[in-house]
Amino acid sequence: MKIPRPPHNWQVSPRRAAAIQQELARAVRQEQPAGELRLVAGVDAAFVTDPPACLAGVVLWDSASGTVLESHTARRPLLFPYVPGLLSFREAPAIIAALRRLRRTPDALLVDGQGLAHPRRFGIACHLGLLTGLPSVGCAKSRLIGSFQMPGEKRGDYSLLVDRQDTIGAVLRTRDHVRPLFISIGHAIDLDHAIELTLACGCGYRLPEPTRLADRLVASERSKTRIRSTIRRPDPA
DNA sequence: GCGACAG
DNA sequence: ATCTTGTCGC
Repeated sequence: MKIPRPPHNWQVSPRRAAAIQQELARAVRQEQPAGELRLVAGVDAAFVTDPPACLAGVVLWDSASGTVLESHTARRPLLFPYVPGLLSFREAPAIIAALRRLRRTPDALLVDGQGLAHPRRFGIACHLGLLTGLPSVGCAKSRLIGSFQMPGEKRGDYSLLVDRQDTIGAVLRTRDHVRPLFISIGHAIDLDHAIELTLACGCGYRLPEPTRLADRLVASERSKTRIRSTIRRPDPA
């Protein structure tokens, strides 16, 4: 799919990165999706050392048939440190490279991380949704900010994630008796639809299928990369 | 000043 | 995220 070049540089200081988020956050739209969100692209990233790089993976999932349409990975040098709140500057470059390899354009993006549930209301799900122009949802495995009461124990039960005066997301139980997920809108969607989409992509696991498969994809890709550097190659000397 | 802190 | 074996619970 076509993705225009970002309106900013990825290689910036943490201070500048936060300023960029504050500016871009104004463009985020919270709205009802136009049509059916059938083709869902799940994205995730893994890391390798020497040299430090980010491995990104994307799995295009057809929620109607429950099948995988495409799978792609991309590798990019790691140029930004992990700073809570600035995750996109570390992972987005590789994820966007992987998304560009898609032959078809997704109806929505499911991201491993926060969306609006962020200190500046601009988590990686918002960043990716805005850059691609696609509806996006943040599905994080743990909390970054916000307070909440633990939701019920059944799949589908949820409570609201709140920060001060705003509702920034939902704490959603995707499986009975299993730790809930932190759902928040990324871009061009509303919380109700974000929750609905997450549950619609559920296939019996805590993580929705697109994200879960993207996670497995980068994990296997990472193991391949590791073996080469672990195996003893014959010494030329 | 003391914690909290997506992946 | 990543380093790591067995183990408790649904």
